[in-house]
Amino acid sequence: MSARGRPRSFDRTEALEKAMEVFWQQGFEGSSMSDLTTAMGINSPSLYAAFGSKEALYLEAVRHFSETAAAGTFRALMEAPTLREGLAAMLHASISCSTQEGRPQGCMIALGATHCAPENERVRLELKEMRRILRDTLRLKFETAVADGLLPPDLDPGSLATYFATLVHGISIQARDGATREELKAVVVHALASFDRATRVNDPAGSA
Amino acid sequence: MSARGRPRSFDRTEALEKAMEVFWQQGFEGSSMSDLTTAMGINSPSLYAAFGSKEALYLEAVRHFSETAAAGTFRALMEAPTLREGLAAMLHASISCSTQEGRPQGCMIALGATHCAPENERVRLELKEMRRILRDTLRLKFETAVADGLLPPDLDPGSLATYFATLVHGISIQARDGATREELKAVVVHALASFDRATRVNDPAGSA
DNA sequence: TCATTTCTGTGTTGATCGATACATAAATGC
DNA sequence: GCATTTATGTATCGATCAACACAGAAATGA
Repeated sequence: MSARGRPRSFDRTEALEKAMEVFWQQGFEGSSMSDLTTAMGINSPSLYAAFGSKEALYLEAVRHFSETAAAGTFRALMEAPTLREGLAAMLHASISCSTQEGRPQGCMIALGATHCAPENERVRLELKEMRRILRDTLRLKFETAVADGLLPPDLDPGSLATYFATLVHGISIQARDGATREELKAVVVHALASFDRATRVNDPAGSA
Repeated sequence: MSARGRPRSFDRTEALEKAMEVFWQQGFEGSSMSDLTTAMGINSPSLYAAFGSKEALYLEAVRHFSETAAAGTFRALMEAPTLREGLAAMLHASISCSTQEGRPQGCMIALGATHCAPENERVRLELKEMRRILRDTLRLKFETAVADGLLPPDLDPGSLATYFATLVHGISIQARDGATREELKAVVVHALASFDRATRVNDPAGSA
C-alpha cells in the first residue's frame, strides 16, 4: 500500500477507538481537540493528517461505534428465528451496550447530537439519519411479517416501529443517568407484553 | 421592592423565556453568550447582572421550562381520576410539549446535558436529578396504588416506573428527530396495553 | 440640587477553541 | 548517496469563548 514516506507511529484503529470513547462520554461539542489528542496519545497535526478534522473524526468514530459496540443490537434483530425473539434480543443487546462496565453509559448514537449549535447541524443530521435507520428497519420487519401472514393484517407496522425505537432510545437516557442492567431488563418484559397484545387477533377480552 | 437606582430596561421573564428557547434548541454547550444576548435583546453585562452566569441562566431556564412547558406533564399524572388515565394523560402531555409548532422539538429536560464536557458536570447532574424526579414520582404512584389495593400486590412498582420513564424520554428523542404528534400517539396505545397486562391478576391466557 | 444607587453600552480581558506553518525525522525508490 | 515522500513535534494562527472594567445614563431619597 503506502510504503513511501515516514510510517505512521501510532495505530490508526487504536487511536480511533480512544477518540470514540471520548466522544461517547462527552459528546461532539463537549470534546475538545485537547481532550482528543491527549486520549489518543498523538499531537494535533497527526490527528488532522489521519482523520481530516474534528467533525470527520467524530463521524468516523460513530461509524466505528455502530460496527462494533452497537453491531449486536442490529444483528440480534436480524438473526433471531422469530420476530418476537428478535425484538427481545435487540432490547437486551441495547441494554448490554448501554451498561458496559468501564465504558460510557448509554448508546453513542441514541444520545449523540440531539441538540447542538447551528454550525454543527451537519453532525446532528448525520446522527438523526443513523437513528432513523433503526425505526425503518423495525418497520420493514413488521411489514414483512404482516405480508408473510405471521402478524394480523390490520396491524400498523409504523406504529410498532415507533414504539420500539422509542424504547431503545429511552433506554440510553435511563442508562446514562445510572439505571442498572437489571432495572432496564424489566422494560423488555413490558415491551413484549405490548407486542403480544398488538399481534393478537380477535381477542375482545384482551382489553379488559 | 428595588425602587432605588436605574430601572432595568428589559423584562426579566421575557428575557429568560428567550434564553430558554435558545438553550432548548441548541443545548447548554451549543449556546454561546453571543447567541443568548442576541436572542434576549440585551448586552452581556446586563445578562450577568440579572442572571449571574451562563450556567446559572441555563439552570434558571430549565426550571422555568419545568414550571411552564413541562408543567402539564406532571399535572396530568397527578390530577387524573385514575392511575391509568393519569399515565395516558402524562404521555399525551409529553408528546404535546415535545411537538409544539414554532418551538424546539423534544423536551428540554429529557434531552438536556445527557453528555457534556467534564467542566460542565454540575449541569449534567442537575438535569439528571430532574429526570430522576419523574421516575420517582411514577414509582410512588404505583406503590400507592398497590398499597390501596388498586393494583395487584405482586406488581413491581420500580419496574413499571422505569418502563414509563423510558417511554417519556424516548418520545423526546423521536420528536427531536422529526416524529409527528400522530406517530407518537401510537406509543401511548402500546404503553397502556403493557400497563393493562401488568396490572391484570391471574390471567393465564394473557400471555398466549 | 445633589449624593447615592443601579443599570446600560462600549470595549476588552485572558483563555481556549479548532486548525496549520514550518522545520525536522524517517521511511522508500533509484 | 540522494531525491522524494510522508509523518512528527513545536509553536502558533486568527477566531471565539465566557466574563468583566469602566464610564456614562437614569432612577431614587434627602
